[in-house]
Amino acid sequence: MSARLFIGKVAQAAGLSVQAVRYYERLGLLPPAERTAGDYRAYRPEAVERLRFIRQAQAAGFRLEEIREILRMKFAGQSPCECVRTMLQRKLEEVEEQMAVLGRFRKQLRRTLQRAHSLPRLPHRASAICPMIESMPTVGNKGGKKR
Amino acid sequence: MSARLFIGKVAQAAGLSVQAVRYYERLGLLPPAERTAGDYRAYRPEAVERLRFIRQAQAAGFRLEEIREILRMKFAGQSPCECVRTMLQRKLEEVEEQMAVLGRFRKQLRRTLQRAHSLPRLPHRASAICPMIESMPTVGNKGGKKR
DNA sequence: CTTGACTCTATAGCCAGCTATAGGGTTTAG
DNA sequence: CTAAACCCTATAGCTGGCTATAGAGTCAAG
Repeated sequence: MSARLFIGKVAQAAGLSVQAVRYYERLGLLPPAERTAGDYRAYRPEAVERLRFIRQAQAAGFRLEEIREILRMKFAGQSPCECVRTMLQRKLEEVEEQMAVLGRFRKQLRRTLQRAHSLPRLPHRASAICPMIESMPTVGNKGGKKR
Repeated sequence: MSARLFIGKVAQAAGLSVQAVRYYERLGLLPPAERTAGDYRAYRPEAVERLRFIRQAQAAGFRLEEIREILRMKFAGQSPCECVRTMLQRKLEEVEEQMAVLGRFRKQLRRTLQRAHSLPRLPHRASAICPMIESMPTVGNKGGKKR
């Protein structure tokens, strides 16, 4: 009779797990769903679109919190597009920074591997643990945490 | 009288926090330290070298578990160098894979931003949430988790 | 002997984005 | 009416590398 879907269906249609959908609701990415008499979540088909949007935005590199903001703006009646453009721009800069770091690291690895051939294959001195790694200069903190 | 250092000193000398040092011991990256009568850890100066090695290996992209294996091999009397070379090689491949993913993502972002100029600045249709993001094809799962 | 800096263990929490489990209740086809 | 398949909440756990806290004990200078 009704065109409502239970959570398993919407999840499957959007390519997500049931738990993920509930999780998104808890985080505020989905409005609280209507419920059946037995307390089942009952979704309109549009919910699938929204979930797909979330997936795409995730694939585009946005975090759930950012996605929530975009959606919130949309429902506050503003066009999120201007803001999304700004966010995409920022994301682009982040990606480029990350690539730069990785590039430096790769260079490092290559040089170390090349040098491996010429390293003395010494009997171990007690203090040296591994000349190969010890010969690597320290590269900027990839974890990105303060120390 | 003795040339032993307490944990605060070794941590400082190696550029780590006290908790990090204890954490490494728990994970097996450091042998259990000797103790004073009052149960303080008492380190020989060599411990600082070991901690510095751990930092360098971390900066080189190894995870603590991998570092533990390298150290374990060392203390099993084998040269870890051969194995380290293999690990570095593998790490290099991982880095290249990551860079490839990021590169695709960057291309994506650039195209989307370019297209943003030509997108219809429509009044919102109810179903469309954000044409800018909806126009992006899905890029392979960056989180790397199974779904 | 006091005092302040240091250390000890154990436990909980953080980040993100979920997954897994327990212990129940609901829906619906046959 | 039964039984399988589904759903509910709440809670705990995972990944990695720590940090933070509580409550207690120790060390060393003066």
